[in-house]
Amino acid sequence: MKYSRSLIRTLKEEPKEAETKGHRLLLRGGFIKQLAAGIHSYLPLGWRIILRISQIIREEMERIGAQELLLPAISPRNIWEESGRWQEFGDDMFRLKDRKGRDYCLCPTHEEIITEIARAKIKSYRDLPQIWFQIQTKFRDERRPRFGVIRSRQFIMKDSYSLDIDEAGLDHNYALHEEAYRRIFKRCGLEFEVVEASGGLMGGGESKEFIARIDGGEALIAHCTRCNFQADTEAVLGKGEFFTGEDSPISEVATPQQRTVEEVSDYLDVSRKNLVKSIFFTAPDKPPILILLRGDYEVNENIIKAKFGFSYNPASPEEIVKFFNAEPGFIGPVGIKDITIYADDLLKGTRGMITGANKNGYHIRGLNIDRDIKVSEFLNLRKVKSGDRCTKCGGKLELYQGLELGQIFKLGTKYSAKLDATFLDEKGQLRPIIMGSYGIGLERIMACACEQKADESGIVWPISIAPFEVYLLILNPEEPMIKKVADEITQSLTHSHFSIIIDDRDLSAGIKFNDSELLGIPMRVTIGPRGVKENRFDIYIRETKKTISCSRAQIVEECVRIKQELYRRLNV
RNA sequence: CGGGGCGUGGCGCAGUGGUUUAGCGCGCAUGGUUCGGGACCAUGAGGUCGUGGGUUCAAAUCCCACCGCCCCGACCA
Repeated sequence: MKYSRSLIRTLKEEPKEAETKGHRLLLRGGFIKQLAAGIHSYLPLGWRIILRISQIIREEMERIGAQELLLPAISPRNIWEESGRWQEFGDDMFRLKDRKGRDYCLCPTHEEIITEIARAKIKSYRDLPQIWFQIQTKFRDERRPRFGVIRSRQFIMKDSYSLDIDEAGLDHNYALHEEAYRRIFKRCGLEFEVVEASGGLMGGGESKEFIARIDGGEALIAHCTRCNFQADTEAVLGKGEFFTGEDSPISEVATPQQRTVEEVSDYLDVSRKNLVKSIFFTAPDKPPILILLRGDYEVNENIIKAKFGFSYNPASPEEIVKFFNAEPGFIGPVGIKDITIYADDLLKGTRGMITGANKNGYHIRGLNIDRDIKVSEFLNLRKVKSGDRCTKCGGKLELYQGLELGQIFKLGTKYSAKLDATFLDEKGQLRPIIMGSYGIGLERIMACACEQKADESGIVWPISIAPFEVYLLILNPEEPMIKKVADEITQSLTHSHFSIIIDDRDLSAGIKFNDSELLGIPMRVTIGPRGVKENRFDIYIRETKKTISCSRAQIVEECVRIKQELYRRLNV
């Protein structure tokens, strides 16, 4: 590819919409272009990277026996009604109507469609197991798209689905996927961790996430410093330390304008642990519930939704006033009759606590949980925080931020049961298919490589996913002698199957050197008058910043050697 | 959805009631000099100042509404 004929347009100045390093570099290098919030075009350079990532994924999926297919991106409403997710997805789902007014969605994921195929095609235990995968665009109307391509509303995902006759089969396919995913991310040159996760809206049982450690990443991972156990804080149930106040009679205390845990604990000069905060959850189709948590913890909404239903959300201020006759910040569990109360298990048996009085400007002191209120169940409802104890070994948990590259789920029969995807077993019994679901975000691999590998001069693409392997930088490209040498070197590199971007632009040298580094092409061969005259050519390795000089005859073999070395570093 | 910020040639910005052609840097075009790390000179093209209303003799500038984008907060690839 000749640079002069290409659609590569680098930007000298930083695009103002970009916040993270990786996003800035992808925009500056002209890999992507934003069309609207969370919606991007992949320009030729960016698309080449996506294609190379796709190829690695295909190879690894085929290695575990998966078959590629392609499902529609648009789906009629009925199968989503059958699974219940037409409601569960809520505003995250893009919806549209056809000319006859029938409802459709742009698929946010494909479990329903896979299950629909399975119920038509899979009839016998002899048809199983199966693994099906696709690489396709997904649509999710995220409440807040951000970080460029990392959290977007249209994105490319490799999703695969395993179909089995029993749990043992699922365990096997789940393990195969974990292994395939490890190989994929390694081959793409990424550093990552595998952590325990929660099923979320996908549902079902066991789940793992593949997380790249990145500051500012959206996932918060708890890591045990003793036994090395790692889990997403959305899922992990760490142990907290018990705390209780002094036993005392209940009494009201004026706390004018003091609403938040911070304000009340400062105003009354007590620890945050001494407060009980009340979070009111409502759902359109279910009775409201009141959640109690100690003041120093946050509610884990994942647990609430999984336990009580996905339609539950924190109530609006209007709803709170309606049910409690007090404003947010002053509500509490004392004297509540018609609302079921669930409390975090750290509150069990606590005395002398402080909570809202259901009266504006007042709190209650001396709350004794067992004596004063009726808790229907004590559960772990809190988010883990730094310093909590590991549930496995009791070691201290530390938290770090990460980017989720992929996730694997054991679905079980969640979808097959609802959509009636069954098979006849060897005894002639009708049984639901046991399913697993597995996803990888392709753009996230690209973005993650940028975040992890870039330096002050630009991107450093791992050789395995680089848009080109060699950047042929030609100085004085109009000079006939140089042009001739460059053509010959291009030919011999092409014969050795290198992908090459030839910078034949008639620009000053600095621009070309800087662009080659910004674009992150692994190797750069410079062809200029000096080299041609002295038969000495420089090969610059982007990753190590080392330059190797060699004669013209040695260029190809040097490049081959460097390429092998770069692949070896991926350590697959 | 709540809070904060921003919309002016392709990109980054200045101009915040009144010099008839709305500026600057980069980029782009043409010619020339350069040419191993973002060169220089000359000439030139390109903008209904996000959209729609309103106020005014006069609006990029003031007011209202809407749209869009970015950032911070309850989700996921």
